[in-house]
Amino acid sequence: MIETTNRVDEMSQFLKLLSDGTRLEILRRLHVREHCVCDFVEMFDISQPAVSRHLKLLRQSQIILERRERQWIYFRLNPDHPQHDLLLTILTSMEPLPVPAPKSC
Amino acid sequence: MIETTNRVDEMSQFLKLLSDGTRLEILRRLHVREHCVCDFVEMFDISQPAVSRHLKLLRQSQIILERRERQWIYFRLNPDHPQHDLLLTILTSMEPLPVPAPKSC
DNA sequence: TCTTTATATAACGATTGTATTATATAACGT
DNA sequence: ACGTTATATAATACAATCGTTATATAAAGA
Repeated sequence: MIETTNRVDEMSQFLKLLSDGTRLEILRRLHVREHCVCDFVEMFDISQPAVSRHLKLLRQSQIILERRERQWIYFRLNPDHPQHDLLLTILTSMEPLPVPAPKSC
Repeated sequence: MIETTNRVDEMSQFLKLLSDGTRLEILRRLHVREHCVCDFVEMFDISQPAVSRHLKLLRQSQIILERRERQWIYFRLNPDHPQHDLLLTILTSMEPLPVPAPKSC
């Protein structure tokens, strides 16, 4: 019996992070532009702590980066993530986002 | 609040199937050649029913196809699956498999 | 027909993932 | 200093996932 190699483990871990609809939608939006937490809170029908937790998972794995500006924390994709190219392939293989929404908070 | 679109749901469902190390390793092997269930049973350190269950999930989603030959059931990748190209991109973005193992059962 | 081999299904338990509510922290504006 | 807004964390509940063992089915061979 083989033990699953690190390479496979890394990939499956990465894909697990993308395998949640909310996180995938978050990443899709971040592919377009930076967003703050509150953008996502009003975008999804889940609580603010739930959004915060999703963002934490993505941030901990370095898929996204954050910067604070005044009272907001803005997130963006991390172009230096080892799987960044694959992420873009996945994101662009979905339908493009409907409409560029104007910023609100 | 937006509801996550079908497209995102489909993709996240697909990625969920790939986000398990055992299933990813199975797909990696099927990318090389057909395998029967018993190949995987001796390959992994999990029970035969566990292997069978992973294969069922992949088959139900049409990612893999099966054919019966005598007492064996052989699985292969489904080249007509909507996400087949993406699957190949993911598989080839991992390290290639070490050694072509000889068939055993 | 009986045994063996290959595979699938059922029942169940442990672990993990994702939501909620309540509460804490940090920055801003008055 | 205080209230408001933006975000994070803790505690908890529930659902999904993945393993196991026990058992069923299907084909092969004696």
